[in-house]
Amino acid sequence: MSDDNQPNQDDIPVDDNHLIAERRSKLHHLREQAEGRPVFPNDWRSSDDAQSLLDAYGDPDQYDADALAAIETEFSLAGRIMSRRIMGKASFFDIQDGSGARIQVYARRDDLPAGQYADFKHWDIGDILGVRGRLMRTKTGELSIHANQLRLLTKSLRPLPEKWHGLSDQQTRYRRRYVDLIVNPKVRDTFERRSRVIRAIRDFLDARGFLEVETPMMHYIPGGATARPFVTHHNALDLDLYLRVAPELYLKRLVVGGLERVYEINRNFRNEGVSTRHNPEFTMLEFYWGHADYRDLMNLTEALLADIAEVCQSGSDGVIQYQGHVIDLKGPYQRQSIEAAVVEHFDELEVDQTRDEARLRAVCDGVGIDHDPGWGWGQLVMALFEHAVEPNLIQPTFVVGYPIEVSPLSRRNDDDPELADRFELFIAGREIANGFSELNDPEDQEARFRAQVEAKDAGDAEAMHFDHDYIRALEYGLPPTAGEGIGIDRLVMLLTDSPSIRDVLLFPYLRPEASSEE
RNA sequence: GGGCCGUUAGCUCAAUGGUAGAGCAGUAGGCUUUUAACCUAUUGGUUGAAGGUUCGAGUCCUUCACGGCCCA
Repeated sequence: MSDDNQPNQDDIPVDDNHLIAERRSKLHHLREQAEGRPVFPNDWRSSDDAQSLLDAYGDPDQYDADALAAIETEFSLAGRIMSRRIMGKASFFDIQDGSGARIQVYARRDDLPAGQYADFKHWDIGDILGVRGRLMRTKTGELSIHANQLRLLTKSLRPLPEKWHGLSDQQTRYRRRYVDLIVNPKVRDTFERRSRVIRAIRDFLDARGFLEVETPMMHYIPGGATARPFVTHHNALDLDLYLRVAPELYLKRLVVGGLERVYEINRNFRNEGVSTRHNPEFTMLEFYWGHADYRDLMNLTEALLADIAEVCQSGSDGVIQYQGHVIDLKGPYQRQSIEAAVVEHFDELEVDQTRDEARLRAVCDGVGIDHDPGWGWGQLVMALFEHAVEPNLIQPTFVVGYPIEVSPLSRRNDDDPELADRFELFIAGREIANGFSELNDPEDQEARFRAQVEAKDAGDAEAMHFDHDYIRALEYGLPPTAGEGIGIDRLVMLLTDSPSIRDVLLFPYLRPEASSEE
């Protein structure tokens, strides 16, 4: 804790920005005038906030100018000056407070304690004030506070962006999210909605008997997804650890332990590129449901998304707008097998050719898709699917019939051993959810881990490691279980009509600024 | 990783290879119901960084940094 009345006396502000220098000199002046009172006080307590006053008294039909004048109660609030209109011995200014709303204040010299109005005229946009006064309605009908007391609570040293155009430079918006939040109301709205979405998910799952748990973020053995992990190091143990790419294997250990309905909402870390759809750390919901299968998951997912859409935008009846698309999140969603979808999109591929590797390679070549000689029909079909089908799945669509080759943790289908009991949900051309009946045959799992290790040894950096303890857990017996992951960031993008993942992360990853100064 | 585009005052943006400007914000003055308040005056720049071409570069060329869009 520092005594804010006693700054370093040698501190001569060196700032190339004359606006900051001006404000800094005002702050120094305040310190000189303080006479022992704190320059950054923390004893102002407000009776109200802007939003609640607007809600209660904003309606001009219910409270006209006379009705407001008859209310003798004094109201107090504290907020940041966002704009000012000074007219000699009286001024109007707008303050924005913690409720996110703005309310106008009318300050007249003769209605304030002596000297206060003169002080006020030297305060700046961005400063945080305490305001007390009675309510009034202006000539033009705006609810305002007629101040009889003003107090500077926090001096702001940096100018806010321009009042009309605001802050639009994307880089600055992401790097200085605090400024973005002050001046762009939409940003606050997006993150309030994000919070509501996550709460709705918790409510939905809690109501169905799921238990929220937390599993390790630092793994000895990364697993649960095919992705490159970040590596970190534990000094005392002299041990490399991996930031988790997925919590899956731990959550299933809990199902072995009898916690048959569990979920976790937390961060995963994947060491891959950064784009409008990828951030190195991102938030996933994963949940596991004993004695259920992937079909049960699809039904549950439809109910969950309809529920969330309503919470996020009440009265929308499950219909949302995303980047110009009208999307209906009410179930039931269309369900389609991968092989059927690919055949539908490629005229040169017949129904009985979807497992013909040579034919698939020819089709890939025809549309310029690179393919690896080690790929079986499963990976080839997936490549075609991702290339031609995925971007066109605008309305919610469950895609099923995934090749076992690309589903190392899924249960094998009873009727077709080359397929997994798995689905992915696509909305607006993007994968939103991935769910499957879990593989609970320990010997099959062991064989599949071996295959992954071989792939890793052959140079696949994303292939999984062999997790002996996970096999041991399965050997105790994992009940028949269904498990699903939903990417929260992508879901929130959808529900807030945000084109970039950076718009739904408060502090998205950006490369460090070139200069550490400024 | 590749292609294209961008980076000019605190913010939003101008500027044929020929004196770097405007609006807002700031400062000073005026104005006691304004609301993008208004009126008068005025401060503010290493044009992202480093090289190069040129009599002369914000503008053309090269490299780099950061970002945006598209592609892998």
